[in-house]
Amino acid sequence: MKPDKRKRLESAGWRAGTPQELLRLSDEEAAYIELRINLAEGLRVHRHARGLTQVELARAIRSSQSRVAKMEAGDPSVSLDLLIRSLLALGLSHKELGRMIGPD
Amino acid sequence: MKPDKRKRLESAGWRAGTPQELLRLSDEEAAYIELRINLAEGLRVHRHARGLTQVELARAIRSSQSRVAKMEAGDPSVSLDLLIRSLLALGLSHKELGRMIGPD
DNA sequence: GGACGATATGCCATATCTGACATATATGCA
DNA sequence: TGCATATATGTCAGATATGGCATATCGTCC
Repeated sequence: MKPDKRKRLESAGWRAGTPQELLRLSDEEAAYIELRINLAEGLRVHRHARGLTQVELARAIRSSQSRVAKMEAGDPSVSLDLLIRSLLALGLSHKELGRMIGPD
Repeated sequence: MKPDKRKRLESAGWRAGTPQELLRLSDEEAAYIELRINLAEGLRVHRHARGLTQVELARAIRSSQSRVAKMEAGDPSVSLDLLIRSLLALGLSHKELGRMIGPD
């Protein structure tokens, strides 16, 4: 894992065990969290590309601005479902989604 | 949408509105459901490829056989989170996951 | 036929996610 | 500086997903 990515993991409140065993994640957990972060960042990028505010996107997906903010922050309280629904609402195709998850 | 895929949508209990306006889904809804079905089928394929039973996979992800069955059936009650966690538990890489979602 | 392993289906108490709201912190502009 | 607009953060009651369990159905042996 690249150092900058690790930092983003830490700052987002993703902590596996006790403070002692700081950030000792299984490969699987790490992959899951990285995936979420990729989608979260992708959401922000594509929202901006469409010139939408968080409030506008929230309306489009019948959610709230705070939820959108949490999505983009990679907050653990938001589900992949909501994240992916939002990306689809932005008009992303399966292909684009796929590339966002597993870049070539 | 291909006819066989539509059939799978119907049979899985995915119905948008009233029985009258049978299966009139928005593009976005359809994309979301197709995505789930792709993952559901992928889960079954990869579980079989590893020679695991539903019970064994359930243990690996600390879930239950019934949940695994529902996942593979594309049951609306299971989240993308669980689906994707399961695929990662089977050892799929981001790249493979990406390809599974948006095939080239 | 029966017996077995694998999978499907239905239910439910509880855990987790949800939108909504309040409020705080930016960032830019007059 | 004050005043917009955008985004971040915290909380909470209600909605949805969860594992676990019982039970049904399927295949495939004997």
